Amino acid sequence: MVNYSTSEENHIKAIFHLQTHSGNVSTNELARELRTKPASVTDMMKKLRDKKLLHYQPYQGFRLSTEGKKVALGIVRRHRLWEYFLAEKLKFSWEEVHAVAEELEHVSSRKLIDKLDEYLGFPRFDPHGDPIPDTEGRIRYNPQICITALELNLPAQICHVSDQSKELLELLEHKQLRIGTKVEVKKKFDFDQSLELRIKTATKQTASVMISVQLAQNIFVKHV
Amino acid sequence: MVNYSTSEENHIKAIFHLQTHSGNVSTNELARELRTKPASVTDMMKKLRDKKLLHYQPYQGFRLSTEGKKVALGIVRRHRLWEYFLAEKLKFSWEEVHAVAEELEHVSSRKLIDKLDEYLGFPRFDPHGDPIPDTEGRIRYNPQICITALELNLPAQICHVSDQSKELLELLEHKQLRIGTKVEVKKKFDFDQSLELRIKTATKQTASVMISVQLAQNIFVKHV
DNA sequence: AAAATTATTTAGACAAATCTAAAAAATGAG
DNA sequence: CTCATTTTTTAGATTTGTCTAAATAATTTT
Repeated sequence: MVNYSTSEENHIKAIFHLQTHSGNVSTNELARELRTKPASVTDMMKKLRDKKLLHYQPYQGFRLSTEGKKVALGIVRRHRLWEYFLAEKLKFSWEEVHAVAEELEHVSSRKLIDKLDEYLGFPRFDPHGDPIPDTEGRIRYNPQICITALELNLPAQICHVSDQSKELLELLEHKQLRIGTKVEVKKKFDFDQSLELRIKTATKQTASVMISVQLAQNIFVKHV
Repeated sequence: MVNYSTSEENHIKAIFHLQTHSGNVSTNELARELRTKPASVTDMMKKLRDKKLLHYQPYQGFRLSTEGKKVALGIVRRHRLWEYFLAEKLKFSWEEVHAVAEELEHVSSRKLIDKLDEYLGFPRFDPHGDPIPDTEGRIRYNPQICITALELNLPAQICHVSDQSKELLELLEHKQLRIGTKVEVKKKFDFDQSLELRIKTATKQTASVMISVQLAQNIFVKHV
């Protein structure tokens, strides 16, 4: 197992994130993401290409190799486990977590991370709802679950409604619940199994919403 | 609050540790400690002198300034808190703890360390028994305590016996308990308040020793 | 399709941290 | 006290990661 410098790791991680959206990643795109200059990116790309971490032909953009992806997943795993630790154990707020994890993720002891994982109880999602890769770099993707089965306070996103009738959609619309809406269950009322949700609207405002069990049974979410 | 590079921090820390023993620290001494070359040390000393972290006249060795000591204590605090975390929470063994803490100590977020400190319950000693400086860099030195009051499994060292009679010394000698002997209390028996100790002899072997409450009340220790 | 614009790469420079080899200063042995 | 030895510093080179400015390639506009 080879070790990479902080700068190399940051480049690999950035390509990993950008490449999920578009296909190949361009020089300018990467330079913008890393707040560096295109010339510096080209230099680094040559080095990472020589180390067989990515595919790169001049003027063609970059794409991680299989090995490069493996390295990237290791970095992502470290980052997200630290985020979980910071939020869950040290009581950092969601916003603060990222910057500190950026530093901690470069500490390279494999044993440290595996023991941290164990200590945290093998969490599957970080505080932002992003999945945490396992020891082998596998991401255990979120299965769709009914919102009635969603754990309290776990960030999720509406991804499916099973009934597409006019009546249901009218109700959803009224409550500002749409595919893609970010949602957490804040409370479950045993009396009528209604749910209190906290949603984040497209305009980034949060709001409280009550939904009946009849509605809830038709809403499916996945962890964000 | 300024940030220092990993290399600068390692130099400051090494001087801090060496200077407690001898007075001024010499170039060769420091180079040996850091597994680097004397020429490299000289270069770094000039830089740290310019940053007012230490006093350095060519050929005269180095000594940390007040500011330098403050920085060193910050690094030591981080190192020892991480050691405590690794041993206590992640169940690393004593030997493994140091190397990983060497990496973690350079993560610079002040808030991270203070929250970690709080999470750990403001421990005063790391797993090796070394004191952990507080937020202000103060080291709270070990008061002498009677071995009957020593927490289980906390490494300590015999520093005083209150009764100096021939009878007591004979017994201590027989049990290989001397001033300076490293000792931990492994078990306290409620029935007769006798203690089971684990001691490390001068020849670095460990042994189990049982002592009565009468004897224990005369043995004073401090955290190592 | 040529010109203009944009993106990318190359060339050369720089700072940080290290090294080797050589010079200079301090120390210590006779 | 002088000469040999040891310690420390200086001088100059190297590596890594970055930059600016200029050159080149690709893309878009007219």
